[in-house]
Amino acid sequence: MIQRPKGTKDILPEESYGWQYIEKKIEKLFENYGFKEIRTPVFEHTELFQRGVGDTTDVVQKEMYTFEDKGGRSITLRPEGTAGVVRAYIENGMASKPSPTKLWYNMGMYRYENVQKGRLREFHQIGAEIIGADSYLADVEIISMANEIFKVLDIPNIELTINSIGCPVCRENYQKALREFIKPNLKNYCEICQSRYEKNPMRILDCKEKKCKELNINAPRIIDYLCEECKIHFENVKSMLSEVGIPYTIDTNIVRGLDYYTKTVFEFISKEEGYTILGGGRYDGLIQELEGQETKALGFAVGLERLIEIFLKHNKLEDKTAPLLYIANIGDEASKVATKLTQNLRRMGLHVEKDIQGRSIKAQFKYADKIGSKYVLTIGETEIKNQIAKIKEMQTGKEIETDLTPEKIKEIIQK
RNA sequence: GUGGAUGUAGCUCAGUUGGUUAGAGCGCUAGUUUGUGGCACUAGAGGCCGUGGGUUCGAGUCCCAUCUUCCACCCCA
Repeated sequence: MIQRPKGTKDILPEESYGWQYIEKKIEKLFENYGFKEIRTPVFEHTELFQRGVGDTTDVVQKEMYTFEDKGGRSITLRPEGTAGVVRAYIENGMASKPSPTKLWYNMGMYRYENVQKGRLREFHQIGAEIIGADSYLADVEIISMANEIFKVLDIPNIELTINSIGCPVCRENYQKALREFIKPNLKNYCEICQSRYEKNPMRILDCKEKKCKELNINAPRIIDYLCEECKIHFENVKSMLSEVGIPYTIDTNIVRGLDYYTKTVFEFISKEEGYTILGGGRYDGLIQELEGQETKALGFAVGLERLIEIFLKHNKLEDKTAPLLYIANIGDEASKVATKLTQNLRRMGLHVEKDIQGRSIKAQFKYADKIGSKYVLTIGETEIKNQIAKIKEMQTGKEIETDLTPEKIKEIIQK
């Protein structure tokens, strides 16, 4: 048997309704906040992620699905959404649109990771980006919208944590302090960390190696090195969040795995599941890094598989796929009548089923029961001769007489 | 990348100290004198016992490898 590749999942009919429900709710929410949908390619030039996400990050260094296509180009399946959206923004001259530009997406992402609870190789994210906004008010708006997702879906026990990781100005001072801290022990760090020392010492802080983690215990924290502007920005975000009644905690350990983040970063964490369900932040330097004009921006992404897992623990969805009417028939003549009648009722916008296997009347009833049909109409020779048939309400067993016109049948079953 | 568990019908699982044609429940299909579902009864279909090696007269059962799934570390959504 050929199985699906590791870390992928089939979304079966039983679950797809839940997906649709959640997606519609979130999309409606986003539209209310003035966001418009964008769809970008599943694959991009590898360089986009190397430069956008950062070639010292775990995502780029070891988790990308990268391959050479037949034209010799290095191609990568997108591991996240922001780089592609920003690329599209620049490439399509969206800077000429009213600023800020608010975009949302719902796309599959691909990362070669070890599979476990809430972590897949193909997963889906719904994300939102505000491009062209530098005020702290934009930070508050995007965090508010993220917060509303859990409100409209009735998902409890989600905690918001925020942090500020500064801008290039504060980073220069901070990285200097960090390098000074690391330097005496540099040769004791792992190879990867040593290679990160010059280029991006902050990455050394989230190395997985035990020895590196131990060496990092007393490392300086970015929050203590924020420049005046970043400090004020962060203070404003915090006080405005309190003002609009969104509770948060500050976690100075939030670094975020992607290099493009600046200033405000945040995560919504599920206490029950023990993982981050939504993450985001500001990325003031990304558009320039990708050769656009200096444009400040921010956004977030929510993991759909994780969101749905938690959602289903707190909410039950009823099966809306059951038909309203099943038309059972006996004999060739009745089969013709039933087929035409089914077609007419479907054209009238109703969910109607009929036998397509030539099964016995008993088997037809069994099937109608199994698929949860609310009514069953039986057609045989007598019914055709008299032009009168009975509609049975399955739950009560009650029978109602009707003629064989679709209008009359529709009237009865729609009550 | 490291560590732990797992893998027998569509699903949930039995399978005794290695011993004939591998079982159950649920589900599926059909029937119980042929025009009515849910209950009951009967029958049927459906398994290279994850895959590949090895030990043995003989392996679902023991050994090795590999893959899958699940979980933890870490990181993330």
